[in-house]
Amino acid sequence: MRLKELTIIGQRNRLQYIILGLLNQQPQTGYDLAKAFENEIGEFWQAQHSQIYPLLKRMENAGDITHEDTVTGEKLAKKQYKLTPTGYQKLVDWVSEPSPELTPNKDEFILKLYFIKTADDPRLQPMLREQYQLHQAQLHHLQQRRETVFADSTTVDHAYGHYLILDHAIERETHYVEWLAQYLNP
Amino acid sequence: MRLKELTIIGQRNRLQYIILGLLNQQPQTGYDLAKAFENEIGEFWQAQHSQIYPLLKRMENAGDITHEDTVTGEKLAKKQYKLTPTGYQKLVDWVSEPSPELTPNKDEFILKLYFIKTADDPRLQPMLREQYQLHQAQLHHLQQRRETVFADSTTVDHAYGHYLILDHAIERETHYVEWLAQYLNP
DNA sequence: GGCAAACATGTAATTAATTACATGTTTGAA
DNA sequence: TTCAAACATGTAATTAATTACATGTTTGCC
Repeated sequence: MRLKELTIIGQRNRLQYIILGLLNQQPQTGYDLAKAFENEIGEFWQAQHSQIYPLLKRMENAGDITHEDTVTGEKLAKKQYKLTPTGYQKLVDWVSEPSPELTPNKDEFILKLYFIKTADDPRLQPMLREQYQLHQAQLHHLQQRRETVFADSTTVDHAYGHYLILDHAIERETHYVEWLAQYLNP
Repeated sequence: MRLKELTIIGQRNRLQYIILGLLNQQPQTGYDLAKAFENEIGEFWQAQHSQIYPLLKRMENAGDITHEDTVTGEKLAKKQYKLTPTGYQKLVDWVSEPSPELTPNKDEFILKLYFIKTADDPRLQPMLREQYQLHQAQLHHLQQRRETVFADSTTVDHAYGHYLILDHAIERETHYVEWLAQYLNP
């Protein structure tokens, strides 16, 4: 008789697919994954190590990934995770499957705007100015990332999706800034 | 000696401020609030009644709102909630306070794109087409909402923020659709 | 050699949010 | 008059995610 074991992963857990995708690029540790969420995909998704480590265990339990124990130096233990065929198939299925939902865009500034009733509310212009600076800074940051990541133009060819989403984010911020400018007083 | 009572509301609970803002527009019931999240602000924030009712209790406990019991017909009980001065001040403070954080945009399609490595991946074009249709539909929906909500041009004057965020959402969808079109094969 | 930053892995507590469960009333149309 | 849709209010269970707690190793610079 076996112990009760429940490894069913909730229905809308997107983080697991991102992890599958990252492990498909190359086997790596939980620590490496956590760093990836601060760097290359940090603009698009965030996850802390405290969410990653338990999820890796669940995913291994579900048979989607496996790990190999390694040691750096004398005794620093590492767990190098990689996809199983099942995990790879799960990733392929996820990417292929439709994404028919619109993303709820939970922008706090937009929410606050809703409660500004008139164009002459004294809070409006400072709010617009603050957001203008914020999104301008983000735009510059994204443009610089594109320059560094895709400095070598051939990089686009084998990281096309990454290029597309950076391009998309840059377009989005460009128009956000333009939209704000339109309502900013000189 | 009093019982332990803990009414501190967690630090990033934005829903409470939306409720304060809605109750400031007019006193209403939890049911009315839940409907508002399906209609006028549904494009910008969502909340189910199962989240609203307990929160209303916590907010009343915290002294931000009060309710009045009414009865419709013979015995259908309703709780009409309204702001206290404390609650009103909390709303004003929230709107006035800076919003210096960028919203993480957790768009599943964008995530999937990241794992498309080459421009000739056969999944790319269908994905772009699907999103094109989705965002085109959303754009039309938003445009129609603007026409109905702001049919009377004087409405803009006393619901300026609402006008701005609808305008912003329309701009965003317009450029999203344009961006997709740019990468769609004919 | 000392020391800080980065490497590396975990758990606990709490909050936000969704889905499902649960119950009853009123309105309005067929 | 019957019946469905809308009105109205709750709780329970579960999941996703963040913050805080907790511990130890290695690298590289001064």
